[in-house]
Amino acid sequence: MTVLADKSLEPHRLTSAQRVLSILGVFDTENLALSLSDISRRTGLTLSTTHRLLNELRRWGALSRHSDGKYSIGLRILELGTLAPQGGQLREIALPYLHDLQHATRGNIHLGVPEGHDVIYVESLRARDTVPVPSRLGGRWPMHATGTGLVLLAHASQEFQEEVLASKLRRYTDRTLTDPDALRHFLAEVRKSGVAIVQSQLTYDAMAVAVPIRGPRDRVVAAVGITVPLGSPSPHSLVPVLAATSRSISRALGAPSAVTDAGGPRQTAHWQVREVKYSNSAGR
Amino acid sequence: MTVLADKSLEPHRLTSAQRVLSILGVFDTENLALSLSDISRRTGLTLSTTHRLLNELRRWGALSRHSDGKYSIGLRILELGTLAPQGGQLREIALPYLHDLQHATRGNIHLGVPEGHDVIYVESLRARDTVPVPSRLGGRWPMHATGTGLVLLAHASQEFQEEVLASKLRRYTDRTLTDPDALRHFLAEVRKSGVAIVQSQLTYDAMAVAVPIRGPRDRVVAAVGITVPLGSPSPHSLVPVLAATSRSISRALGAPSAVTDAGGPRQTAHWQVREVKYSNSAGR
DNA sequence: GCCCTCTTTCCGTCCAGCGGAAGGGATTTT
DNA sequence: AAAATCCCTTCCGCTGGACGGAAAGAGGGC
Repeated sequence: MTVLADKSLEPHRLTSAQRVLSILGVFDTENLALSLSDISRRTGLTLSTTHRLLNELRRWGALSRHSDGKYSIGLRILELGTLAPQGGQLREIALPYLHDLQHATRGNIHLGVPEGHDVIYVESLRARDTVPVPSRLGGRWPMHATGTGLVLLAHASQEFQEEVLASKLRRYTDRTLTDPDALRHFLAEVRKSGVAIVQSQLTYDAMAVAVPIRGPRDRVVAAVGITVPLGSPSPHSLVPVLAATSRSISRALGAPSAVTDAGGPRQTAHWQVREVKYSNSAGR
Repeated sequence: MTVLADKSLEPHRLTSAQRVLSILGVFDTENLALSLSDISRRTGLTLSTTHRLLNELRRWGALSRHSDGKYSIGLRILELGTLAPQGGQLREIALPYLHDLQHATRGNIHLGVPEGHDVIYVESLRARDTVPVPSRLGGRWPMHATGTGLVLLAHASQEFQEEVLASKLRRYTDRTLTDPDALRHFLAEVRKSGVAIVQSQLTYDAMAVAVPIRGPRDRVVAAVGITVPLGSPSPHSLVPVLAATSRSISRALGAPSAVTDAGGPRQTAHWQVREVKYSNSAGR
């Protein structure tokens, strides 16, 4: 129960900012509400430190406290999160088009952006009467295991691709693409055809179609995807409508290639973001 | 330009946690991307401190940095925000019903929860072909100025209500309810009728209808509202469908009063939250 | 060219944050 | 009912990390 060995092995001297962040970091989909001592144990911080920081975080609104004494992420964080340019902003612009897409196809629609080696879904519209997919707004999945992720990966820098391919690629089903060579081949196909079509990458009963969305300098900034039950009528039939959606959103973001001269006075939202680099999760 | 007076007046010694939070706090809808010196100025922190903290925040993913050197809120925060029980969780459960509601009414739909003296919209579905309302996911508005806010206020504790009524109530239009007595009367009406119907509270060209959503101990935990253009056919006609939506969501949250015996094996999501207190923004 | 603003790095000082410890409350076990 | 566990909260003395000044580097505009 005591952790003498650990303490001596890891230098884990933290900066005070890191302590604060490590507290926020213990919350995840499986740990939505935690007690003081839970948090203290999971962060490795002492009780008194944790206690003090929790109070500061709560006072600010980053955490809320329930009647049973447990802490959860507070609404102030939700509010903050919508200010992320690749999140709330992009979502805001894309949402109407995504709604149209959902009406037209009745599938699960995802809007994904890259972070580290993962995709984050900044929107996830679920069809009620189809296969339940394990996706949610704010969800994070490895790029190599989702349709949208593979599209993003395909359009990332060569260097970044190799970095991802060299990392440990988790296998979710026996059809998950994990072989670097197979992936390289697949990504080349995606670049050539402009669309990624995959089956049973994450779960056995689903297949996905995804295409890139481009922003200002025609850089790929996001990807839209549809997930439908395995065995649905040809996924290829979804490509045209997906492509149209992608083009609409890209135009709204100001992508040069998507702007038609005869487009008329169609309002083009000026996207605040200049460019967000694909960054490796390692940081530093 | 210099702030000598301020510095001497306020003791503003900050804790290190507060410094971190104050950096996050400078981002808002008007300041989505800020430079190091912007942030330094707005927080009052020195350049070197700001610089160090920004790097730590960026490394963790709380902030991202653009090609022009400016910082924005990062996706990790968006991801975290969806873990807020009153946010992501509630939204997840309510979303299908809200979609139905939108189909049935073609209005702007809001799902609001209380925070401090404000409502936060944890979902905002906009109708494309109607009056543009200044609302967005994650948006924050004073309770007294929105339909959903008034519903939440009406069902808050007496003490909390008086606290809000005693505060400075901003007037957005000349029809915004700001008189404490008029508000007390209105809130009593809302409790009695179970619905709030208001006009031109926030903007002149809109009216709103809102009803409460109840959770576990039959406490009011959220409110759904529809906003339609001023002059639409009787807003009263929206009440039944809104009430039905509210009831469905309340049942899904486990509200005793919404559970019908003959309801069948309808799946009732167990809501993680026990209870979240209405808290005054002052903290401490 | 010069000037101005912004970013990055370095380093010595000092005090704020840290963690141990003790106390209080609630619940369960013997 | 006493004892044994938990968990939360508060207090306080010590120390090492955070802080801010300063200076150098990097653009950009005039």
